[in-house]
Amino acid sequence: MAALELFNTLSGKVERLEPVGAPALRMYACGPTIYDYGHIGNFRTFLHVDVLRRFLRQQGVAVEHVMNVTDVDDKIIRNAKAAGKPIAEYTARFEKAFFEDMEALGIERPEHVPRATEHIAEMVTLIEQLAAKDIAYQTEDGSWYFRIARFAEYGKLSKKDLEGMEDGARVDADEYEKDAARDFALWKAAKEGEPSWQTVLGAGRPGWHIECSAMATAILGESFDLHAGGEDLMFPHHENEIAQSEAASGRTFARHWMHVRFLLVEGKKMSKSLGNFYTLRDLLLKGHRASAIRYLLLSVPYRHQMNFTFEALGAATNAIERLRTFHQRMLRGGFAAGVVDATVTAATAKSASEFTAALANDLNTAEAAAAISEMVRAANSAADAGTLGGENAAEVLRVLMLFDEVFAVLEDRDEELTRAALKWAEAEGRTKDAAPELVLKLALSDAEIEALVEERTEAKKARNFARADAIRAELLAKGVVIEDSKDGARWKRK
RNA sequence: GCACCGAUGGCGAAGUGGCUAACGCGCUGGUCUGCAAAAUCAGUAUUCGCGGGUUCAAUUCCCGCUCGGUGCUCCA
Repeated sequence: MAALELFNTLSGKVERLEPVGAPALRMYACGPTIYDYGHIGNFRTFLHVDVLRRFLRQQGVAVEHVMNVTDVDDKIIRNAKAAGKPIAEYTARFEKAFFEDMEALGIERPEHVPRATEHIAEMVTLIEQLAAKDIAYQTEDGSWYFRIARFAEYGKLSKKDLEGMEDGARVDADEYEKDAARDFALWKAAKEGEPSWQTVLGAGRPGWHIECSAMATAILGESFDLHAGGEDLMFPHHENEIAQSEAASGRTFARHWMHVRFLLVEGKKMSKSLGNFYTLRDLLLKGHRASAIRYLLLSVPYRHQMNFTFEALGAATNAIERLRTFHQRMLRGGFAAGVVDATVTAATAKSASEFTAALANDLNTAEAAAAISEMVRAANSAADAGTLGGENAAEVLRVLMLFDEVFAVLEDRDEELTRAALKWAEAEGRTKDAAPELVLKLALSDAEIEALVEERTEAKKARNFARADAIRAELLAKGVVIEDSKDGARWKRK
């Protein structure tokens, strides 16, 4: 079993990650704020956390994974108001969409997905504990703040030295008399037109950071193995989580911290004003495949900034197509029993060990994907030459499964997912956002395609190549590719 | 402004103080095919942003510069 070596933001070093004090590895990853559809930058983070949990499981480590859903915050309140919808109705819609998108991208559902609004009591208890130590204090308007001066280790995650940091002009000016500008809100006093809870702290709603501390502690305990999130959350969010949790419990909150670096699109940070902002649904409607998006977002290791381009997305689509074709070929069988190609045996073993070693080495997904290539080439070559044995194929399939347990791109659900996206667009009145060629591609049913393929086979038998080629061209125009083989014609959607 | 990260072929991208700088996609040519597709073989960076330094040896370490990105404020 390979041990996973993972970079730890807290220590600044690559360290072995393993469960401590429990059979399962306990991990917490910051989840979505459900105020809009998820964009590909969001999903890059969730995808890499998914790879982490899949790889751990492959290595025989059970995982208990918590991902919060933030269903109350400023943006939600603002957007719901703008949409003229009650908060609960507004968030329910985007929460549903979020989990649909996760599913489309093959991201496993964590063991726990707590909503913030269902854990207000735990947050209140935590704030009370801090108040009892005089670390939390209330201001005149009724809000509660965390006194940073009382937590000496503040800044240890993001390596910030507060002494050297000026209280900048950018600190929110409309906050009430906080003791220090950097003190952050634990509990926001109720305001007209905002949701609030009546508690011993007074009427109000939780600050952003407290929910993660409270829910992580409630489900995983005061001290657990790993906390993950996007790099932008390192400060202040994660720093504040540590402060709140450790000040209250006196124990180490998360031992290991993992941060996924940012995604750029066409070399620039995604932003609506640059016109390079994409949700998963935008891309599906443009005709891109969910599997290719998954594969591309995983093709650059989590610790590197990744540049998303449409050219690379096309390359990912082709790369997956090759793997799927290969997978089908191995599955189809027909290889001789008792024959063994030694080159394939060696290549398969090498690919398997390099695959695992690459992931064990700080989740190097780029190297892991590359490791499979040698095996694919060797097995295809041997199959062409007729030297591939049945045992070879079985071994190759085993390694391919090793790959797919983590990458999860071999099963073809793309057409189904694209159809679902189109249906959604229709319901939302966004059909105009769908690429016209996409609609064309999905126009033919499988039965219609098969009838045409059959007709072409007949034409070929009759040596009517003109007719056969006309059918092939017609199908190609509608996104269907034909492959002739000695066991007949096969087709697939392009 | 302060801090941090990156710069590798047509594109994406891995990597290392010294073997022919992975892998994928693309492109060119061969094999296969009625023709294609698929597959395969060969070719496709004498070179790793620029300048300097350390070293027997640097793409890999150090310094400076340029460019891109990120954090310092809501953000995956």
